[in-house]
Amino acid sequence: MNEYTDTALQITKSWNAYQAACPTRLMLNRIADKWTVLVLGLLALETKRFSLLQREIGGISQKMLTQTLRGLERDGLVLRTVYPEVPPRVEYSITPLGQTLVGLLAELRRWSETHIEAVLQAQQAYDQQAHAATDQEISGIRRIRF
Amino acid sequence: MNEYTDTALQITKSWNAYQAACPTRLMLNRIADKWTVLVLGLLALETKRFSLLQREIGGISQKMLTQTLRGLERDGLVLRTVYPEVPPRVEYSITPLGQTLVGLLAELRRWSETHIEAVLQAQQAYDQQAHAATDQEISGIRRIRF
DNA sequence: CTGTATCCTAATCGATACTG
DNA sequence: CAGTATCGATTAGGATACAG
Repeated sequence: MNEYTDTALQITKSWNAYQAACPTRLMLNRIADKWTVLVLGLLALETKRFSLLQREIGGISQKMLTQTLRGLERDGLVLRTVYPEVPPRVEYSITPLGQTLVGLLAELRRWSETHIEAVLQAQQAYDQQAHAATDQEISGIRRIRF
Repeated sequence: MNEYTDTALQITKSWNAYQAACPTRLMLNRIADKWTVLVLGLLALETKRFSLLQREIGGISQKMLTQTLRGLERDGLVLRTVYPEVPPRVEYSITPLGQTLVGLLAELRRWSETHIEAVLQAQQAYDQQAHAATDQEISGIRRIRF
């Protein structure tokens, strides 16, 4: 058991992200995508078109935005609507499934904003110790730099 | 304003992940790391040593585990403790800062497990439409496959 | 405007070998 | 045991050109 077979309607939710082949890994990777949080965060507020999304997300290339949106669409988190006009207009909106995720993603952004200072400080401390010290400072002898 | 200067003690929290240079992007990327969720999820339960972590996380290579742990340590989310024994024993534990994140990460895993079926289904539907159809189905004319 | 296609570079990652 | 170092393969990603 605990396999990921195609057995339809199997009740036993045997998902376990700690196993290499578990498909929930794919979802974690999608959520974990560099741009997903930002794209979904914007679409959670309102339907937007391609060019506006690109303008509002600093540093994203056209290629990456396209790629991210395609992925989100394929995963059922975003709906793509093409209006047959010239010039073409394409609008992206969030789906109900996508909506179930936005709260979580907002919390991630909030966590980052709240704790970034602590993290940056930790990084500085880490980098300063240089970590060439080979671990005898555990015994109470603190290494002195230079 | 809204710059990321070094001005110490500046109160105005001007973080905005939608700007390319915002350091909170780094945090999002760390959280978004393929392995972070899994590693921190285990360490949230109890202190563990290297080899055990690797055994419990299916598919992670030694290199990636090392790399992930170093990053987490540098960010102040994980504490690395070396016991000067032979053979060496190294234990990894979660820090208070790391603790503030585990609830969120657990929710991510839970979301993935809860919605993976809907996502897989959406993917199937998406793949089946093949998306060679160039958008005239918007007008009500549904394309028929083959 | 909203893409796709191509080229090219840089980063990622696994596998393997080796060290204290 | 817990790594580091190195190599090669794959992938991610930016830049550019171009199409509908």
